[in-house]
Amino acid sequence: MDKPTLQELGLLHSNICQSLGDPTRILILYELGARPRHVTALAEDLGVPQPTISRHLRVLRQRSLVRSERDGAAVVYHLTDPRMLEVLDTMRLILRESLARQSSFLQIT
Amino acid sequence: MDKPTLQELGLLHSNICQSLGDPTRILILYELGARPRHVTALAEDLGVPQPTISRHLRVLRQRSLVRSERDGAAVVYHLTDPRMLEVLDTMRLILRESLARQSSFLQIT
DNA sequence: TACATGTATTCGCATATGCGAATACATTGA
DNA sequence: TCAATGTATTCGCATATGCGAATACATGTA
Repeated sequence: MDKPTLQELGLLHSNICQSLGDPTRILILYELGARPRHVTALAEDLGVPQPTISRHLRVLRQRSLVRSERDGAAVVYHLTDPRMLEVLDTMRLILRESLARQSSFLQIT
Repeated sequence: MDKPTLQELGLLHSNICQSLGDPTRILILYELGARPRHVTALAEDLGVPQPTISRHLRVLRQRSLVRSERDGAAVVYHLTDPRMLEVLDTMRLILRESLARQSSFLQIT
C-alpha cells in the first residue's frame, strides 16, 4: 500500500482512530463482534449506565464502525466490519510483546 | 484470540490507541517506517515545527512505538514494529470501503 | 390516547490534549 | 570553555472529550 497523505490520515483519524479513543468503546466493538445486542443489554453486560453506552454507540455509528436497526421499541447494534477486531488483536499482540520485552529488561521473569 | 478484559483494553488504549490520537503522529509512524530519520529531517519533511515534532516523538517513544538513538549531536528515530503500519493500512482499507459504500448510496459514481 | 419500556440527547463541569512561542539542555568542534 | 547545531521542555491558552444527572424522544400495547 502506498504512503498516505496527511489528508487521508486526517480522514483515518477522524473516522476510525478517534473511535478507539476510549477503552469502553473498544470493549463495545469486541462485545458486538461476539454477538449483536440491544443497548440495554450492552449496558448491563458492561456495567455501564445506558446513556453512556448510547453516547459511545453514537460515536461508533457516526463513523460506521457499528450499525443499528430497530427491533420493536429496542435497537439492535452490530459490528460493521470484523476486521476491526483483527486490527485490535494485532495491536494487543504488539503491546504484549512490548511489555514482555520491557519486563525482561527488569529481569522480571 | 480471546476476548480482552477492560483492564487490558485500558492498557491498549493508553499505550497504543492514544498514540494514534493525532494525524501528524500517524504520519510520523509512516515516515519512520520508510526510513529512520533525525528530528530536524522529520520536521522539514513534514513541514512541522521542530518542537511540535519533538513532542509527538516523545508520545510515541514513551509508548515504545518508536525508538531513538544518539547520532552525534543529533538523534535518530526509527519505527519499532512494522506491524503498526499493517494495522494502519488495514484501517485505511476499512475506511476506503466504508466511504465507497456511502458514496454509492448517493449515486456518486 | 395514556402508559410502560427502551433509547437518545442536553447541560454543566472536570479533565485531557494540542499548539505557538520562548527557552533550556545536550553534543560537538574550535 | 565558548559557540554552533540539534533536541527537548515549559508556559499559557484554546479546544476537545467524557461523565453524571436529568430529561426528551420513540415504540408498542392496553
